[in-house]
Amino acid sequence: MLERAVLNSPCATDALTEKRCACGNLRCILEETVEKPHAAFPAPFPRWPLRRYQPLALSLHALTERQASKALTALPRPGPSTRRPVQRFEPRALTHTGSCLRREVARPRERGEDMDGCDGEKRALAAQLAQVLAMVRELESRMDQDLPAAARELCGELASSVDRSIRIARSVDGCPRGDGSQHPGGSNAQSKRRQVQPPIFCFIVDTLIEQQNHVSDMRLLALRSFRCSRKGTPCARRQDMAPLDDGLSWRKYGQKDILGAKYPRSAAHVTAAHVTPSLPSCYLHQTALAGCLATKHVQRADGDPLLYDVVYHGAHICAQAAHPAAEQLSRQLQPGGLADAGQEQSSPLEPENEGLQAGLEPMTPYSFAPATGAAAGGFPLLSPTGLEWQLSSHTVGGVGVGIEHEPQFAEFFTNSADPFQWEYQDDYLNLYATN
DNA sequence: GATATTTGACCGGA
DNA sequence: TCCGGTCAAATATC
Repeated sequence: MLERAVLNSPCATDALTEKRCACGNLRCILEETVEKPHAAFPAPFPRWPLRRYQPLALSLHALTERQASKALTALPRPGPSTRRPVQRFEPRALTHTGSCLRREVARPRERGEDMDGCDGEKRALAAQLAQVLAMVRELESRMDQDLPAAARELCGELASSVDRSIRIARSVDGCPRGDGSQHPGGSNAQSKRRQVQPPIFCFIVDTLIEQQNHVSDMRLLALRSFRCSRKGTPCARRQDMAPLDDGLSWRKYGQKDILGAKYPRSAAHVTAAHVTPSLPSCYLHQTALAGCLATKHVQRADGDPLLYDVVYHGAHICAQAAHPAAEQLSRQLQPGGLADAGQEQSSPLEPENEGLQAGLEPMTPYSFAPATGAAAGGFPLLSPTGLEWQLSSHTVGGVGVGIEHEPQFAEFFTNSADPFQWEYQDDYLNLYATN
């Protein structure tokens, strides 16, 4: 009942924060866990948030302690300074590489996070992580008190700190330039683009995956983020440092200044490369409209120019929809199958999750891949239902994920073309199978 | 020449 | 009437 109430409440929508940090999941989970329930249901479930985020705090404690230890170990011993030239990363304009939209992003330097070479970055990383650890410990101590406001504030600080850590980790040598900016000496930004994953983010993901006992809580958190943002259109929402390539080819078809927003909002269709590749270019636009319903809106966040709000609308009806997993899911969604999951009369979920029935609506087409696609092992498999637990251990730089979805569950999956949904879908099926 | 982006106009919903 | 999404011709890039 609780989850149902949350999902059906307008507050659930409002509580889905607009800004998601580079560490993505952690921040989102914290914010939603702490703020949403209290805002929506202060009376019936006064202690619900504490019960919910305590496992998360424990998880954070473990992972930050380990990661901080790693980072501190990696610090160079005191000795002669080995200064390295500070790399300057200038913001770049929206460009297209190949057939994929790619947003170049300003690097930490412009945000005043000047790093004194790799060592300096490591030091900063260690300091940030140590701070995270301290805050998490404090959070734990507060678990015994009924101080939701204080906990909320602390969680906010924690999120910010983790966010900064992620940014720093990204800037460390060996981490990807999520913006696609090339490394010094490189002559071709695209060819030289590296796919090494941010250590801290990978670590976080790995740690979370290891802690299977928290899956249930996190799955609920993810489910709670479901909401609708556009009438009758399944959509997904993602925010991260930049709208990284999601494995599909997008063509920008419009840009619009949004009232009250600093930055314009761009819109893109899936290009014919994923629809009908043989058609002449003059039909690309029309074909994309008629063939694949998926669109993507990208807007730079007002508060943080390094953050982009990427909203996916519509289901993919591309060639990729022929993926075997889609067929499997389609079978599962036959009458009497999972397609009924959204019906009140059918309840594959256990009592605790009973309320989710009302909220389990069609999932969104979910594009999520690095420039090189899944084959490169470099993108996050973020599941709308369990955004933290179905992450692969390989991720692109910081990813925050929220989900918006609306009712055509079966239709979406049958027509879905996103190559990265399959793991999610399988897991989604397991979700029901195990409940 | 093929492909992608830009941008003013148009359209629909609130 | 306003606002945001989309269209489509013009333009830019490779």
